[in-house]
Amino acid sequence: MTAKDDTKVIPLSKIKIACESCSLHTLCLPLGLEGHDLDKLDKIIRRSHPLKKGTGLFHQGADFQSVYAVRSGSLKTFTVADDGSEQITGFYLPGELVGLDAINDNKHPCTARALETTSYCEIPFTQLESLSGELPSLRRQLLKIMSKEITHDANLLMLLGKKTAEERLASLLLSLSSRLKNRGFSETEFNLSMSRNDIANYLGLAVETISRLFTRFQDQKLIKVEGKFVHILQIDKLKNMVSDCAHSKSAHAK
Amino acid sequence: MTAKDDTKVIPLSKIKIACESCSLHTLCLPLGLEGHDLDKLDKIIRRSHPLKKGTGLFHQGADFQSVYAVRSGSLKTFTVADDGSEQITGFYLPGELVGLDAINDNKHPCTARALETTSYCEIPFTQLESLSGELPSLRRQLLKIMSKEITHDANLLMLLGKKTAEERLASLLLSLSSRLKNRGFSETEFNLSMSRNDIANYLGLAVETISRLFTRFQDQKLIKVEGKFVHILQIDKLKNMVSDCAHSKSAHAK
DNA sequence: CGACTTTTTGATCCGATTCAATACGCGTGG
DNA sequence: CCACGCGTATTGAATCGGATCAAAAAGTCG
Repeated sequence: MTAKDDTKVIPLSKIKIACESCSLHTLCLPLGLEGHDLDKLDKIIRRSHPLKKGTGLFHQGADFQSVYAVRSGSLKTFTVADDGSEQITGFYLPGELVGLDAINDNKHPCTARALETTSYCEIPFTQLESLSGELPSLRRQLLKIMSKEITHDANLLMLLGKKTAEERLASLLLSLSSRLKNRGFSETEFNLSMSRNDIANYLGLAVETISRLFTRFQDQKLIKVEGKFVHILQIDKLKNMVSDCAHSKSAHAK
Repeated sequence: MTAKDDTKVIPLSKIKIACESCSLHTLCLPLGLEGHDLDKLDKIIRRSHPLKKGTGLFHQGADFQSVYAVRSGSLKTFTVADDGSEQITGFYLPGELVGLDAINDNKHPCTARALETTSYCEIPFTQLESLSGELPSLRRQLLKIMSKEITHDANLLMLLGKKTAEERLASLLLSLSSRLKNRGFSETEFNLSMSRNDIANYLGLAVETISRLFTRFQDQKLIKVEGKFVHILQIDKLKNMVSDCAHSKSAHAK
C-alpha cells in the first residue's frame, strides 16, 4: 500500500479494495453502504499523491469540483478577509470530509492546507450527487455528515461566544482527543500538527495566551506538553473545565 | 388567506396554491422546482396554526420528525447546557429552514422558539428525503441550504472569535438587513424581534454592552433606534466597520 | 395604576491583548 | 560538526475592552 503507486487515478480493481479495506471505512462516506453500493462509490473516488506540509488542497474562490476525505495526516481550512487577515475555520483529521461548504455557491469559501504530510481521497461532487440519487443510504449519510458539521459549528459558536480562554483550549484538546480516539489513536497522547499560532487563531486568542495556558495546564498537572506533543494526564478534569462553564451570564431566554 | 382556516393539514388543492403562490417561493425549498416537481413537494408539506410569541416549535432532545420553513415572523434556536446556561445559535427569518441540524443524530440539538407570532410550514423529513431521491434539483437545493448554513456558521465563528463588540453588533445588523432585503422588506428600517438579551447572548456579549453600543451607534449617526425599531442611516459605514477588521493579529498561516 | 421585566447609564474590576524581550528549534551553509 | 539566522515559542510588564456590580429609567401587562 505504498502511496507512490498511485499515479492519478487508481485502477478499478484496486479502488474496491481501497474503500472496503480502508481503516476509515466506518468514519468516511461508505458508512452504511455495502456490497454493490460500496462498489459504486468506489468507482467515483480518486486518490492522489500525498500533500506535503504547507501545500494547498484547494483555494478560496476556486471552483468547486470535489469534496475530499482525509486518509492520513491533517488539514486546516481558513478564510482570508479583504484586509489579509486570516481565520482558521477548522482542523480536519483522518476520516473527515472537507469542502462541503462549497456546495452552496459552487466556489470554495476557504482554503485547505496540509498541516503535515497528508493523503486524501478525492470525490467528484457531481458524481457523488447523482450517485446519491440512486442510493438512499448514501444520501442519508451525506446529509448526516453535513448536519454534523452544522452541529459542530454551533458548538464552536458557543465556545467562542461565551467561554474563557481556558475553556476554549480545553475544548480543543478534548475535541482532538475524542476524534483521534474514534479513529483508533490514543485519546491521551498525540501530536498537535498545528502551530501555536494556528491554535490561537482558531480559538480567537493571542498566541501568548495559548502559550501561557499550556504552561498553566502543565503546572496544574492536567497535561504534559513537549513542543507539539501532548499527554493528557487528567482528562476528567479537563472535561469538568469545559462543562462547568458557570457563566451565569446566560440570557435566560424566558 | 386567513391562518384560522388551517386546521391541521391543508387540503391538497389548497397546498398547491400555497407553494406556487407563496412569496417565499424562491427562498424556500421549492427553488428550482417547477410544475409537477413542485406539486410533489407540495404534497408533503403541512401547514399549522401560527405560533404565538414565546411558544416552542420543537424542543432540544426531541425526536427529529420534520424540518420547518418560516413563512412569517421569526424564531430563535438555542441550546441549554447542563448547568442551565443558554446559547442562542440562530435567528430565523421568513423563507429560512430550521431543524436541519437534527439530521445527524435524529434528535434536535436545540430548541426553537417564536420571537413573535410566527407561521411556518412543516416538512416531514422522511418524505422529503425520499422525494429528494426522485428529484435531483430538490436534492441539490437541500444540500445547498445545508452548505449555506455551514458557511454562515463559519462566518459567525470568525465573528465571535476575532471581532470586537462593535463589529459583532454591526455584523448582526447587516446580516438582518440583507436577509430582510432578500425577502422584500426594507434593508434600512426594521424591527428587532429579539430582545437585547437575546442579541447579547447570541453575540457573546453582556446586555449592558449591547445597550451602550446602540447608544454609541446612534451618537455616531450610524443608526437610529427607538426600542425595537432600527433605522440604518449609513449602511456603508456599518459595512466598513465590519470589513475593516484591521486585526493584524491574523496568524499568517504558513 | 402598580408590580415586574427590560433597557439604559455609571463606576469599578479583571482577563486577555499588546508590547517587549528572551529562549528555543531547525535548516542552511561554511 | 558547529555557527549563524530566522521562525516559533515562552515569559514579563503595562494597557484596554468588556464584564460585573449597582441603580435608575422606561416599557409591559394584568
